[in-house]
Amino acid sequence: MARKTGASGAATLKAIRQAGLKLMAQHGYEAMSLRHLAAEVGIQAGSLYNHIATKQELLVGLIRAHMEELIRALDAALDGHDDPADRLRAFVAFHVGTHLLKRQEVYVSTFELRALERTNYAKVVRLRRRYEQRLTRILDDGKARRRFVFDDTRVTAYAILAMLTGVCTWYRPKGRLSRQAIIDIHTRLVMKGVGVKSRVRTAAKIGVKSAAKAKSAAAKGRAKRPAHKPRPARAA
Amino acid sequence: MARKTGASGAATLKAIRQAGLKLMAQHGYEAMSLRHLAAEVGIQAGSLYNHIATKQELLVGLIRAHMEELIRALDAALDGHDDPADRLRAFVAFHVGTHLLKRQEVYVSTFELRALERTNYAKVVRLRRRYEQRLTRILDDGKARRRFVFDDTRVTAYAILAMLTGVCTWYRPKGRLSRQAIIDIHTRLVMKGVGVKSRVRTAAKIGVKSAAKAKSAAAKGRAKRPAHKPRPARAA
DNA sequence: GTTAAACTTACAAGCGTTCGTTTTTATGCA
DNA sequence: TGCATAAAAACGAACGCTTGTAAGTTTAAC
Repeated sequence: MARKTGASGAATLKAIRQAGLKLMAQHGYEAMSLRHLAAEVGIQAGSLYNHIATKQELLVGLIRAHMEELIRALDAALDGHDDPADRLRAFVAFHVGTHLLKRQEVYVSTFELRALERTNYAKVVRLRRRYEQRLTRILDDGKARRRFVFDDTRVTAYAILAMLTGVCTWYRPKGRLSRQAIIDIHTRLVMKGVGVKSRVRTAAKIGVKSAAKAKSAAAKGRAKRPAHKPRPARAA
Repeated sequence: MARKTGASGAATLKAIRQAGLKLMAQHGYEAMSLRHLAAEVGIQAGSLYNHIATKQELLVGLIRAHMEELIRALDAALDGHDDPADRLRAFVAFHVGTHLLKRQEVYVSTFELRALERTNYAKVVRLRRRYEQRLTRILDDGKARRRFVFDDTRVTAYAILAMLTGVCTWYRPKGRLSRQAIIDIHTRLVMKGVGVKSRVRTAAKIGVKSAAKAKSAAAKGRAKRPAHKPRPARAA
């Protein structure tokens, strides 16, 4: 057998990247075999090499694409805001919002860095630093303008990032809280943390789904998942 | 060749667990081969099986030991405090303090859960839940006594845990800040987050090392490390 | 002299990757 | 438009290597 009818290179590559993202987020880079990946795509292992150079290149491509898009979208989200408090609120809303939507990408991009070879690792770390700088600049600016009160920019930035990124580990789309509610809760936590009276609407008013709806949704979600290892880790 | 002079079963097992912790934290469970582990200990791969049943059992043993000790030590740290704010401060100090000291254990226990088989995974999750409950109870109690103001217990607890656990990803023992300074910064962030006026001493007064000392220490640390991949991930 | 703890050797399975082949699609020319 | 030809995209088999683990052997310790 050979080329299948209707096979398109671009479509296959897309399927490989999507399946790779899924399997890496689920099992980790090392634990995902190329035969496993190929089976998920519906081709043979060797055929992967019509679309990717190596397994490592697939990983680094996924991570870089995610992080570059992240930076681009963040800049767009921050654009137009000048007041430090506004910018921080925009940052939190953006970070939590996209991390809730792109959990697989986040998982791979944060937990599989150790699988990267030296030079690839260095490049990704540089990207991450660029992203973090957006936050540290907001914090520094807010402090300089006497809008924020906090101790140490770097530690505070890391603390905020870790807190916000944590949502990926427990969020379920059909869970009790809406995305907006989760964003609001975190926004308020962060703003209070840097000493700004938050003016975010309360989650109770806008975001929380009705109890009955949430319960049935949660039950459905539970039943659907394959019982074991739906998720890797949660910070404990 | 065979048994070496001075070889003791207990000592070898300890060395295996320590090396396993180190290698798993560095490269991940899947990426750590038993031959690699054996070499680190100074024995042959087959000899490992005089001390451990399987690779998986080594992992689950390390994780369970860490988490059980964590719960035990937390209960000891909380003992004697009644006021919710005091208890929360004690929690933060304990969590950050031990996580700074036991970074390898934390890494393995939080990032290698996906490598656990079904039943082992379930047991560890149960332990983690017990630990988290200590925090949610403090939060609920503080809210009931009108000492705390926050939105949602579960989300707030997860947010706090993620934030505090994040220190493992960037802390270096010879870095700019002392352990106590880091604890203080996080304590203040958390207490502000739940609406309590913190009375923690400022980091500037007590914890920050002198600039000269920190710089030379940091340089030494950098030179010592093998340049590449000293650390796996940081939440971005 | 029994047991514990190391050794060496080997297995079967799985790994990422390469290669030659086959079939479909796209392209250039009549 | 029709046809030869090149390129694309799949296949299956195989490569050399590593993996976790088992088994039998050898030597030190109790």
